[in-house]
Amino acid sequence: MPGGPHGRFGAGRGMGRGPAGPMFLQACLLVLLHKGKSYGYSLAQDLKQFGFDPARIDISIIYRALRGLEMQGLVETAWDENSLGPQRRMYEITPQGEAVLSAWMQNLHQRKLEIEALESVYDEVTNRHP
Amino acid sequence: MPGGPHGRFGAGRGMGRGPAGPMFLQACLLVLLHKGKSYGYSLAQDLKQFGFDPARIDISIIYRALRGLEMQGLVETAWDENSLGPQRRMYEITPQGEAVLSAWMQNLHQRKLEIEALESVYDEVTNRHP
DNA sequence: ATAACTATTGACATTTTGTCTATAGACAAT
DNA sequence: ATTGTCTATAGACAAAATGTCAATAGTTAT
Repeated sequence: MPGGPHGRFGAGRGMGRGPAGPMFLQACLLVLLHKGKSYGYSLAQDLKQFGFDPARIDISIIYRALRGLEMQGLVETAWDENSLGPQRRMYEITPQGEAVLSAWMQNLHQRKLEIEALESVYDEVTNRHP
Repeated sequence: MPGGPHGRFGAGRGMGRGPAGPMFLQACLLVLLHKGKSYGYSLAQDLKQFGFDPARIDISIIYRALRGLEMQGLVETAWDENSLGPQRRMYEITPQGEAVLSAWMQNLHQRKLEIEALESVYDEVTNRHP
């Protein structure tokens, strides 16, 4: 990936058969909210731990992903009454979100196994002729 | 992934900045050819080890991926003079293909690490409240 | 003739991702 | 008042991996 930390998995019909395809970004956001409720710009910063570069990620795609999650009922939102500065919209995962996230984690785990299978075959051949 | 063994990673601008994006299918095919030269229908069968279901994968997308690899100079092809049955077009990885595959493997490895990071955070929160 | 095997290509469609454009408010510092 | 930081968004355009479906046609063996 010459682009670096951008672009996890991309699109395609195979990626999501239903309306709630396992977008990597949405999965990352749900995991962060699984950890605790949060708001847009904070979530964007926290994506750092999953390889995203906060300085380079476009905030509009974060909100787009959050909007998608909300429309799917996987998160619910409310205005934070306690913030001192600019208004903050808090996002919180729903029980449905938790259930879907659990399924997504399984799928991602399967993705990982498939990568490992590929690596295994590749390394096996590569190391066979040192 | 409700679709099961289909659809590895999908598309998107971030997936490939250049013309040779790291398609999972192309990577799988290159690994198989890294192992030894082969032909279309055999490759399709061999994809089984990476989670693809041979009964369900459409052969046209195999040839499309192979065509892409050939156009990128990552494989070269020649008619097999020895086959008894139908004509076979043998595909063989080029040195350039080897170099690109090596880079793709690194990228896929990075993908795996990112999934692991996600799993780590998810499990940490999940197991914290048993 | 039928089946298995083999070689292809292209059109249509879907979906995640990225870039860019645009708007606007709440506070704090100058 | 101006500027900066922080915060909330939405939408249009574009790219690209993936899947479905349709189509063609040859080589063997049964």
